[in-house]
Amino acid sequence: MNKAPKETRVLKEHLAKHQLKLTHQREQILHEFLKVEHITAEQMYRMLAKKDPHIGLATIYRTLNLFCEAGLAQARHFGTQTQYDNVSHKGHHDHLICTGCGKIVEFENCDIERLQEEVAKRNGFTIQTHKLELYGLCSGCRH
Amino acid sequence: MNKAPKETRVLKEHLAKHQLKLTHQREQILHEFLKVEHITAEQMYRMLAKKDPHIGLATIYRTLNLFCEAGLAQARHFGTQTQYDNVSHKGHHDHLICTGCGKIVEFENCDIERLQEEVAKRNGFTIQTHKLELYGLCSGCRH
DNA sequence: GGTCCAATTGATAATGAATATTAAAAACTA
DNA sequence: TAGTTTTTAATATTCATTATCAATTGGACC
Repeated sequence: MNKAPKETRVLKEHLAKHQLKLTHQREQILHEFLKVEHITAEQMYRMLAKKDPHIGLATIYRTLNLFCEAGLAQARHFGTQTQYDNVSHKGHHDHLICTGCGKIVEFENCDIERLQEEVAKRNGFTIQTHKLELYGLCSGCRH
Repeated sequence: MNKAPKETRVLKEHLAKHQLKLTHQREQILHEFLKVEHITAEQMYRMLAKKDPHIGLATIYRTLNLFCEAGLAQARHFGTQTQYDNVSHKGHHDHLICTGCGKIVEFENCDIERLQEEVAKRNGFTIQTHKLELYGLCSGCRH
């Protein structure tokens, strides 16, 4: 029903504001990006590899970084790679990560976020974003 | 008064348990590591470069990763480099990071950690460790 | 202390994620 | 549609980290 979601508008505004252009590649990458919760440049590259106009890896990186600047994505260094989180999917991206099987469970907790604000205020900081990762064993791996 | 702190014992136990050896390099790196709160492999390399038995960069990396396995250190990917946090300095290593000037303030908050435990339990996880980073502007950079 | 063998080191090559470069192609603009 | 600027794709480059491997060392056992 809504072919042009909010994110498309946000991107267009950002492009206009910075004299950048709306290209097929940027549209395609955004289209795929909005489907997922988080993705690496490499994964996106493989995802788009089949498409007709081949999109180069460098373009993927540039575009995902552009999304970060536009506020649509958020980069997160995880292991050796960088995950680009889809900000629209969730208010925040906190993770429970199983050190046994690698399973990732996403969660959000208002109480924790309220406490984070408190800590920041006490130290004179204004929070822009945050990263919370809990590492442990899931029920399946605990045995 | 205590020339052999707890961390030395922990390392020796880990080495014994895995049939690994206590070398001069490992002792020296641990000695320096215990002085700091967090350090990169590169910084450690420069720190030890003056010492008589030159320690190679690869050894630094290997040893810091060993410390992580022994539970003495905790790796944290920050920007392009990896910070190795000294676990003994603090119970946990939560950070307030200024996106303006790069300043890092460390803090700990029992309430947040209690809530983390709750979230984990609710999802069937047993927490081993965690990483919490708050990004924002410090008072000096906010103007 | 000396011997033996697996673990470790150092130097360097290799890897791999991310960025820079640049000629060619595409998008806006008039 | 012509002209101007941005963007793309392919490739080279950078830089942090890891792998390789010959030479060395630690330490258990004698």
